[in-house]
Amino acid sequence: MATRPRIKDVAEYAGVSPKTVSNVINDFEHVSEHTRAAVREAIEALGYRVNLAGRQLRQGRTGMITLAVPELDVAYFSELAKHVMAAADRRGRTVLLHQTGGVRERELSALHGFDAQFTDGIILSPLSLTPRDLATRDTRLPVVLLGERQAPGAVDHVGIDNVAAAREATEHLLARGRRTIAVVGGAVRGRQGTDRLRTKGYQSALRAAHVPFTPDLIVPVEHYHWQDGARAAAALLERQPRPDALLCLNDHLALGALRALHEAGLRASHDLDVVGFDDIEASRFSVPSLTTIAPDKEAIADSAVSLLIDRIDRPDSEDAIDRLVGHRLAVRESTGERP
Amino acid sequence: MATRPRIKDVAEYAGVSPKTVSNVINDFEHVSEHTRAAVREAIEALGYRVNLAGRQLRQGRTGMITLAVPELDVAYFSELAKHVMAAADRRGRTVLLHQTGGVRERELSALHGFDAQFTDGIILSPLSLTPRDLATRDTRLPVVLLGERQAPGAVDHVGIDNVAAAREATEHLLARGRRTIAVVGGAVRGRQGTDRLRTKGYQSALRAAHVPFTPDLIVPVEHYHWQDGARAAAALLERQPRPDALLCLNDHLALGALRALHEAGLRASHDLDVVGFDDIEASRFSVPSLTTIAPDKEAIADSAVSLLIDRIDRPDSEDAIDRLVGHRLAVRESTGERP
DNA sequence: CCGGTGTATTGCATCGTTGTAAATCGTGTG
DNA sequence: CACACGATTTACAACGATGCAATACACCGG
Repeated sequence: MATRPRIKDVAEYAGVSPKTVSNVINDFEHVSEHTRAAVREAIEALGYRVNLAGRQLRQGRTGMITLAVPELDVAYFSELAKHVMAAADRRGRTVLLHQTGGVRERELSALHGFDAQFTDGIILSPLSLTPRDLATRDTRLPVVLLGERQAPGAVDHVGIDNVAAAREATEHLLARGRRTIAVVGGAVRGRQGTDRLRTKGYQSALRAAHVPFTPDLIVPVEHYHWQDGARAAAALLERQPRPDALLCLNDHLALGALRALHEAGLRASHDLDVVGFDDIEASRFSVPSLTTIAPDKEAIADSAVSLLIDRIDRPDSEDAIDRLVGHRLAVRESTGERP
Repeated sequence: MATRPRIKDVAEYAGVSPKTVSNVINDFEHVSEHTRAAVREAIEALGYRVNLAGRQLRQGRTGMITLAVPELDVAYFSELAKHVMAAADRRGRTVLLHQTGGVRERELSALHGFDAQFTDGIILSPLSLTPRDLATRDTRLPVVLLGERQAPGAVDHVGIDNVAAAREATEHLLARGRRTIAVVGGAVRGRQGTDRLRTKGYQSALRAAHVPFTPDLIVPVEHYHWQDGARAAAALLERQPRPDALLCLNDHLALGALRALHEAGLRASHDLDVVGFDDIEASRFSVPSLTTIAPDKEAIADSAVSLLIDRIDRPDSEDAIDRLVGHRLAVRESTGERP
């Protein structure tokens, strides 16, 4: 058979109507054991598979969900993706992965456009989307947001308490006697992103410890990659007075900073403390290993998937849900833990 | 409007027939400027988007292609994914990403199952698929394989010359005077995978240099992650005589090995050389930075996408194409390059 | 004024599936 | 033995888009 078999072919083979085949496929209860077996056999014999385009057209569902993240080569996102796929699998859904580059236009198209077409709902980790974008979004597509809380009350959301996490990390540095703590990737103004929230937590820890805040120590970066961390750290090491700790807002930045330390002939934890965020696999194996805030990625993935499936199954349910998941500070060699 | 507008709604708004709207959408040439403008305006006003399910049902195309890789948190694959997405974008296609876990069943389902449904073709990086699986595959879906050459002549394929690459890496180590070179992740028997091919290249370099081959130095690993590299390296460092170089079959293994060296109080390039494969971003920033085989990922992605699109556009064209792309040895600190 | 040529537009059928409602079957009851 | 009722099966239409083929229109030369 050159073309793929359709339900009609199965029906003819089994000597029943197409609708009966459909009933078998969809586990409709009133089908006699006998016909059910015959249809199963026909399906097997012809190698039939449902055509999702036809099904979607008819019933508007695909059983697939989209996960859209800025960059998959940022390890946090690829590790998260793995957990999301596992969580979806447990619930019988398939995940389509989508990369936005953090570009607003492509984040929007994930919400409205092509990319969302074959999908019952989307888990989106936005970088550039504004609250307004979300407010005017196409409400027919269920959405769960990850990361910072963009649109309270408007869209389901899952994330960690970024302010508290940054505060804990900073407290850890202060407890080790560090006083000149730079924030790599930080921001004190601009949109209320993860960077702002984490910088806030840092400031609050300083305040509580009566350590004066020096805006100069907040160093923005363009991207959250090794290179940016290495460059920012190299510049910071030139400063007088030299910072005695680097709070890096993700692990890639921190690992890049470790590299810069090495090149400057300095030793982490001895000359300078380094802390990251995300607890990516690399942070456990770098030399030295990296102290970092470890968000509970599995819980994030699990909550996001279950919230999304709830939304899909009950589209007109109550208000948006906000779910905070746990995190902890994983202390390693870069702040003095012995190997 | 509660429901999404259909072509019919646009047609009514613009005062033309649905078919005319379709003609405008698909850039059919015989449409007067006047109606074209009217239709465009109606589309804009109603916020119309084509429904891909409807379109696919009718014309059997979606404009999307699938990229299926074993694990996205192996950096080689996420970096490759990025390039594939860029290449597809340049050609007006959208990429759906899929993760197989390297499990045969899921690699098969990428070829046959749900995941393949919304897709015009698939770029697959297989781990467990057998040549037989490929021979009996559903030939209606265009496929391009990445990695080792699984099914010569049956399916399009893109990859680097793994044997030559491993030979070059080994020659580099031999030239530095290393003689007891272990292969982390290597294999001398079993399926003809990347591991076998690279081990072959290693053996051929030894032979050419008249260095005896010691099967004991070939250490298989379960996965290609840091942890496996660290564990395998730790075990190797206990051996008598201790290896004086580690050829690790991917960068994650190599970075894990660097970690093991550190924990054993040894210095890479001084006590022991370490080489990896893949040139992931981390290899440029690790301490020490990692000598590694750098495959031309952009060329791989580009070739794969263009081969696939050719296949899609001309399904019954000539025999399978095999494309080898370049690679080079990036020499860094782990084999003695000065910072 | 007619037939011819080419452009612009449209009606209709169809892709594969499933919801709705109706038809058919079998069994037990009065 | 007719009838009711539930179980099983089916006919038909519809989801949204577009290929095909037919129609409508404009303009030309003879």
